[in-house]
Amino acid sequence: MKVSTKSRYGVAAMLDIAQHCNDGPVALRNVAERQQVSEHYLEQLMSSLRNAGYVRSIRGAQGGYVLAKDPATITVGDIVRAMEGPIAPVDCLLAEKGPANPYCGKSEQCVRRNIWLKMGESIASALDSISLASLCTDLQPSKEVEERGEQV
Amino acid sequence: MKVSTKSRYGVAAMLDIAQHCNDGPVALRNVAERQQVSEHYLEQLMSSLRNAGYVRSIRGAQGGYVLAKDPATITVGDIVRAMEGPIAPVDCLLAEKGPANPYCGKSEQCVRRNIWLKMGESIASALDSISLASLCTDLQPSKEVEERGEQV
DNA sequence: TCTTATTCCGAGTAATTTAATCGGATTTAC
DNA sequence: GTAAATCCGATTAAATTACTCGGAATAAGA
Repeated sequence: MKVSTKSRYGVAAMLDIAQHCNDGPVALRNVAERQQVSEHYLEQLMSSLRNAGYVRSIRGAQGGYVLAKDPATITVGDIVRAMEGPIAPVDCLLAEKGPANPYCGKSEQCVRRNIWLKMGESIASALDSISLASLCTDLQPSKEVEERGEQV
Repeated sequence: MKVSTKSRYGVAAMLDIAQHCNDGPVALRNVAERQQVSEHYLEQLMSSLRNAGYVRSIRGAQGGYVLAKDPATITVGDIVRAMEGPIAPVDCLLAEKGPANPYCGKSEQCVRRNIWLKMGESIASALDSISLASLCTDLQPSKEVEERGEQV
């Protein structure tokens, strides 16, 4: 029940890019340095985020990544789904309901299925309620402190 | 972000025991058969549940497991925690807050930590809201149908 | 007392998933 | 032309999960 590094690094990278978007495209090398993660590994993650339409990449020298959407419209849930696929604590939630379901076939009557359904919904609702934009404003105060040269 | 088989089987076993508690101690052999899981594997899970105080075991022939508490006071969250430890999507939530935290040291000021904190809290709240007793009553209607000989 | 049914326990292993790593191709600013 | 980037696919290493196995201890019932 841990969140994978994909999701954690993905969120960290998106937040990093959002924070530095005023200085032009953000190169992965810098993200990797600031967030202390492997640049090569980040590459993989970014390709998922790009395919999902959350960032746009600019190749070549001075290139990098920029947000492809308003940060207010990108949620942590979106990022997690881009990194890991649908939020579903058990596989039977993904199969279509009814007799075709290869798992138990009982679909929504299954009380155990409903446990994990509820769990998944509450995770999604929590993560979807957090936008990149809100994370950036939460980060703002400490950034000001930092600019004054104080220790964080 | 999948739930482990430990948690799934653990919940299934507890529910099975709760349902069959009127017929005396419930042997794992029967649970394993009904739930279609390895008896040996279940053994391991039951020892966690016993140590956590949710079931009591009776050894020897005609032995088995019985609930150690009122099913209304046992939640799915309790079972999951017994199987997997604290519900914490990231490890830094487990470390004590403040400078001693070996992860980022920033404790509650860390915006990313707060994401996963919120996620963990919403999982816990969802799972803690479901008691074994409520699952049993949800299961009741289909049981009646079953007893009338209808197909479930 | 013997047999059988059961829990208990710890060690070992197989399978899967996660988390990277690596090498090189492609693109573009300067 | 060169350096700084992204892009892409393959491979590998590490960790976790999901079991399996063998046998000891316990207790009921004949």
